[in-house]
Amino acid sequence: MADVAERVGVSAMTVSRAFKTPDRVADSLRERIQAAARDLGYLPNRAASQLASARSMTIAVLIPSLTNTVFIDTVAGIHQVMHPEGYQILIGVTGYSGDGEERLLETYLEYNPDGLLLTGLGHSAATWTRLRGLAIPTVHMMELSDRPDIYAVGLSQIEGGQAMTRRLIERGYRRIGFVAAQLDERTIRRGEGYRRAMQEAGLYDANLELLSPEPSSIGFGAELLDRMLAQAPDCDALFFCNDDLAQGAIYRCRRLGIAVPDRLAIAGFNDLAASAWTVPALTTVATPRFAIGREAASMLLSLLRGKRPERTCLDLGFTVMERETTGTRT
Amino acid sequence: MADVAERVGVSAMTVSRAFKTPDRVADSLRERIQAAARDLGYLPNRAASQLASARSMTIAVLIPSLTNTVFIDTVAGIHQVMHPEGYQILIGVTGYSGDGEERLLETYLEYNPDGLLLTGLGHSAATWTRLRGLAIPTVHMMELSDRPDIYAVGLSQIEGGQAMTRRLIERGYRRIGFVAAQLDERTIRRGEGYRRAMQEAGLYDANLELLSPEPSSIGFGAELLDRMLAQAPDCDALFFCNDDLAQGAIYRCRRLGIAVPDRLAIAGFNDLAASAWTVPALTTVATPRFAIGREAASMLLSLLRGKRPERTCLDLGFTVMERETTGTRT
DNA sequence: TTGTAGGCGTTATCAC
DNA sequence: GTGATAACGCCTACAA
Repeated sequence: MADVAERVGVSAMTVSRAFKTPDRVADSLRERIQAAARDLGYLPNRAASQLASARSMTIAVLIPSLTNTVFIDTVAGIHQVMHPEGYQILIGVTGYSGDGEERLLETYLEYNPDGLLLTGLGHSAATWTRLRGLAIPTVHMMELSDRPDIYAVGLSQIEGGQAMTRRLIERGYRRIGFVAAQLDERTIRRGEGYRRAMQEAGLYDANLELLSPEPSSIGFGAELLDRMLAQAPDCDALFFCNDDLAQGAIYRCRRLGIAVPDRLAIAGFNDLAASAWTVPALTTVATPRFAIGREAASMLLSLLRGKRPERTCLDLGFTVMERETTGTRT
Repeated sequence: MADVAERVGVSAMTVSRAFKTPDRVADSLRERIQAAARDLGYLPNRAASQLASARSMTIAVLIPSLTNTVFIDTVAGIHQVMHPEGYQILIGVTGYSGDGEERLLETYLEYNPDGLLLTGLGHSAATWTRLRGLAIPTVHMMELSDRPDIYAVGLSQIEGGQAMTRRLIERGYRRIGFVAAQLDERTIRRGEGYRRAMQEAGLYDANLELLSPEPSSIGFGAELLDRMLAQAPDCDALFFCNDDLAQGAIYRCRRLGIAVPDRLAIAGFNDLAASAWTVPALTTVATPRFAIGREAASMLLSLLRGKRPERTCLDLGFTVMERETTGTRT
């Protein structure tokens, strides 16, 4: 910067202004400064800028996993909003662990992020305490909160699970199983929704639930299908906690010659890209992941600008997509 | 930091050392410093550290797309290696555009990354020039280079395309089509490999190629299948430039009642997670994306430590996975 | 093993 | 509209 200043014959301060607040510098001067900067290949130094201004133009995003499309879609939404505003995204991967999140948060705070975007509401006590003490604008993604001091953008995972289960019941299914892996916060809530729906219909049976802590994958969905059929051979529908598992189950059914949906209906959660294309096409709950990222970023942007967003919690809802893996039980 | 120093009764420098070079501080003192830091909730300031040390402990990773699993897998590999070493990853999304990459590179240089990880070798002239002038350790991912001044980790996309095509020819297919979308660098090379294999067998026919610049997706694969069948109704096998397209084609064939592989064989590229699970399972070229990320990161790490890696270019190869969407043509 | 001095590149603040 | 000065929080280099 000093070089540019010298070349143009002005002070460094003026060069700084020419970039950050162009309207506070005379037009002709500004142009000469920009020309000189280009000539010299000058690029501002963010670290110095941050140190001097106490703004990092950076936001930290903590997600459970990099390889789960759901979170990547959310990040893509965040990116779409934040990038044009000049904010840089720091992605932290918690590995679905509260401790991991706690440590990561600490690491990322060293970067003095201007804002925080966290996944879910199930943070560790230490994390919550830290967040309270921090006074860094924070938005929680994927879930809903009724606390007025917490900003959240997402959907009701419980209602999502409940809605799908009710729909299956309406369609005449009675022995509906719930199959879950990973068992993170959202999965647990979807299961809670399932349970509520089954109980209100008087159909609940603990034997129809199969919960495994292992990571979700298509292959594991196939395996869980086998296990579930062994555990409850009389089930007529299976609600998987996500589409990866459900897709694996579809494929496995074809191998086993199990007719879907006639012998067994299958439902998933999230509506991944492939789910509309499987044969038969997967019935699932579509979640607005991309929009969640966008809206969470927008809300954070408001907070960064010192505005109070009109809403503290934004419910983006979900849509039950009935496709071909479910039908009507007569 | 000053607070911690005062609390313990030492200089700030000693506190700094207690964190960065713990072995250069007396044990008892170090413990007192760490205790005080914990008490006060002290977290080091990266920006200040970077400014003073001229090391950012940050590496910039430029990828074409966030939503393409291929690149995310690579990033996951990078992350796995870099995170434990204390390096932060800055992800830039070029949108498959050379200009985009050029601009992004400029943006990310403002963060003074210690290293650069770029996708492919098809950078714009301006980017190459900048890289040469920069003297920041850089590793190129996904492709191979024979230039001794360029570090690369990847595989030969041409040979990948050629190997799959040859295999199809060996299996007795003669009217093998090549279907591609997005048309990025890697796609083009796979097509080049296809062409070579077809030409060496005397089977090449320009009418068997279908290239579209639109983004790849499962849905688009279905559409391209329709187009290809219209364009070359006599084709007996289709080699898609990636698995997304190929999966879409499989699904479309089932809808249309086209027997795969008996009437039409289908092959893809990349071996995505779902490809082993489709029915029929997809024949494809498995690429070691995760390993590419890991190895590129390791190579960069060597460079960051001032070591010359033994190899300037690391070929991680590929594997032709013959599954059920191809068979033998008699 | 610990401390001192100086500066990294930028910006806030207050003059002019 | 522009400039001078003093931080920002840490680390390199050197000294004790």
